[in-house]
Amino acid sequence: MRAQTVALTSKDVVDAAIAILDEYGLGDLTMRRLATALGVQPGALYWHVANKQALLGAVADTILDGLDDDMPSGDWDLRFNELAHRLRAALLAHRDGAEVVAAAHALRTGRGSTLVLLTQVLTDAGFTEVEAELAALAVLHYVLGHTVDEQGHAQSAGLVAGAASPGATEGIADGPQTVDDPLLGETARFGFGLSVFVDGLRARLT
Amino acid sequence: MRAQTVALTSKDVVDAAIAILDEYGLGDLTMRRLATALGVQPGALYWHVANKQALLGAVADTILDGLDDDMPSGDWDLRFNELAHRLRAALLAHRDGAEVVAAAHALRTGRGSTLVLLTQVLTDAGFTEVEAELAALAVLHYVLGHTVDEQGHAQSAGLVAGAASPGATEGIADGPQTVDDPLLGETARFGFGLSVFVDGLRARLT
DNA sequence: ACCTGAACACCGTTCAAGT
DNA sequence: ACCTGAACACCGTTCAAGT
Repeated sequence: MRAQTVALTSKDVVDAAIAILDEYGLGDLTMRRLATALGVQPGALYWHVANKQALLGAVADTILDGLDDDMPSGDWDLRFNELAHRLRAALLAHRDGAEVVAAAHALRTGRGSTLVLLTQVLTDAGFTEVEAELAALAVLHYVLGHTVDEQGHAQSAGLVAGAASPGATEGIADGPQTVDDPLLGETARFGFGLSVFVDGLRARLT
Repeated sequence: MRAQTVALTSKDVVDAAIAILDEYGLGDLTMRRLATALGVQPGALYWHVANKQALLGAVADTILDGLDDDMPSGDWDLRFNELAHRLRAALLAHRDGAEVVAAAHALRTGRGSTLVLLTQVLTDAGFTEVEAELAALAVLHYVLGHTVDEQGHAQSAGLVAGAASPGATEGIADGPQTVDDPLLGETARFGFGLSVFVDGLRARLT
């Protein structure tokens, strides 16, 4: 087996992991499946990654990569909102992306650069370092909590039947209103909580 | 084997599951371990619960039981704060409690009564039904996001070495400040984000 | 340096058969 | 009604040995 001439890299492993995530979900992202997809024996993966947890950390980092590209320059609240919406979009762009990133953050695997970006916007706005870090962590928690819920709910419904191609959910509009989601689209629901939080922050700025 | 004379009930299964959760954590809460703890073969559990997911839903319900006992009567923001703090405390009272409840909520297993309680406080305060539900969901997401992170972090640190007895973490003060948590105690960090959100809500009340 | 082969110690779930 | 016995189709991780 294994007609390839060149050796595997850690990047190959992470990329293949994301491909499996997109097509089959986190529950089917196993080291053995991953090895099969790469045409290699399971044990071979452990030459490239320390263990599954570290791999998922690297996957989380990749999901969050380039979150601050071409950021608009404007008022802090506009930029803060933009960042939060981008974060949610990045998580939704991969199946179970929110769960992967939430776990990686809780276990302090992954780089955790998102927190730095959010904090920077708030210190620029005039918040103290401590307030900025606390507020950044709070929205991060809100976004993760919301998106894990949103994505988990979509999964438990039957909508994911026809396995989408990688990145297919990126930038699509909210799906049709369902019976147990009779209020608004998910983006609007997300935006509501976010704007309440930003309102509270604005009130604290002298 | 199995000297017991009386049969198992679903409650017995859920209670034993929580005991394992408290002592060994979610990673060690397996159907096989649970069966061994109950002095029974693995297959026997499937007479009492449909599957592991349903069991975890029932565990989540138990964790959240009695969340609104003896609620204080006072201003809405006081009661809202109380409920959010109680929710966090209930999650922290069991090892991996936040993760279990977050998963149960995302998959719509479990009863999800917490949302009703939070919504009620806000409709009483004068919010419209839609605003109240959206805001309730938003804080729930914040609390889950925060507490999953808080609990996961504690786990990844070495603090959980001496397996605590069930409920031992209930109502304890924050642990000592560690190197990567130099700002405040966790309760204060949680309270900061919560009060920002409540400030934002108050501003919306005419 | 990179991977195979093979093992170790596990999983959740099903289901005929027993009592 | 409640449980056993036994199987099915899997897991993550380790590690000597090969090339």
